[in-house]
Amino acid sequence: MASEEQFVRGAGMLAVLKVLEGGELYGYAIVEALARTRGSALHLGQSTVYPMLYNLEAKGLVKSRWDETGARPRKYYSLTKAGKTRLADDSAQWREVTRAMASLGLEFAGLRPVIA
Amino acid sequence: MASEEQFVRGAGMLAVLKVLEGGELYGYAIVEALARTRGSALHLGQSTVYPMLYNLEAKGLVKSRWDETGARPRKYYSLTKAGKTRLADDSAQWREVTRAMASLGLEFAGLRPVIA
DNA sequence: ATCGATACTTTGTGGGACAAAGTATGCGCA
DNA sequence: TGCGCATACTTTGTCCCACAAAGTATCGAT
Repeated sequence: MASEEQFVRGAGMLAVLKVLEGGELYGYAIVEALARTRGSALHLGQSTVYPMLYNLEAKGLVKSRWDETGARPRKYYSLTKAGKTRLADDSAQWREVTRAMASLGLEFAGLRPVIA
Repeated sequence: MASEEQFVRGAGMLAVLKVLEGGELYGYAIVEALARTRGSALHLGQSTVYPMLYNLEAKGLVKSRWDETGARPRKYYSLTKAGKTRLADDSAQWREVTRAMASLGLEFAGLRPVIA
């Protein structure tokens, strides 16, 4: 590992759901899309995204559809109703976390042990 | 588990480092402090915080000191030089992630499969 | 014909987050 | 006096996300 950037666990799922919010997309495209996010901060490899998609499907948050019309078969994923609900919930939760994290610097700046 | 709020993995460590940025603090106080963050979004129980502190110490990011002067022994933790560096790096990384996550909604809104 | 990009799958591993249970002490209160 | 709660730290075991690595297969370009 690159010694950092591994403290975003769980956020990956949110990112994938969020990408799918824009419409159905196939696995490889999701990987490429995330690799092109600003600073590649959300870069997730194939070995992360594919298993994640299977997991999301098993949970009923996304559904898949094979498309055989193109040059090669592609498995398109899209959000289910439950997935949209989950996306909304997790987005809200994410906002809470980022706000709380941001407030940490302020709320505890100068917080002293108050020793005894 | 409460079915949500478990996608913040890794952020816990950053939160603890950030709390310690305000000065040395003992384990129990850290737990209490995080439980009082807005919305308790960063709520981490004892069984999460204590092992995390041992881990952080093993990594050399924090150091500890026993204080026996009070009513009962307390183990105070503070950032090491490496810990401060790590905090800075992870904070920057965290900003990148939040920005990327925020941009997802915009960048991919309306992104169509572009089928074939 | 070969190489790289595309596209999906599976196996195995590491480690963060956590529940749960345990240990021990100080303090308030009836 | 002693019961119970809050304080304070430790350890064990589990779950599951994130990921490296390797494999399979097809398409297109050189």
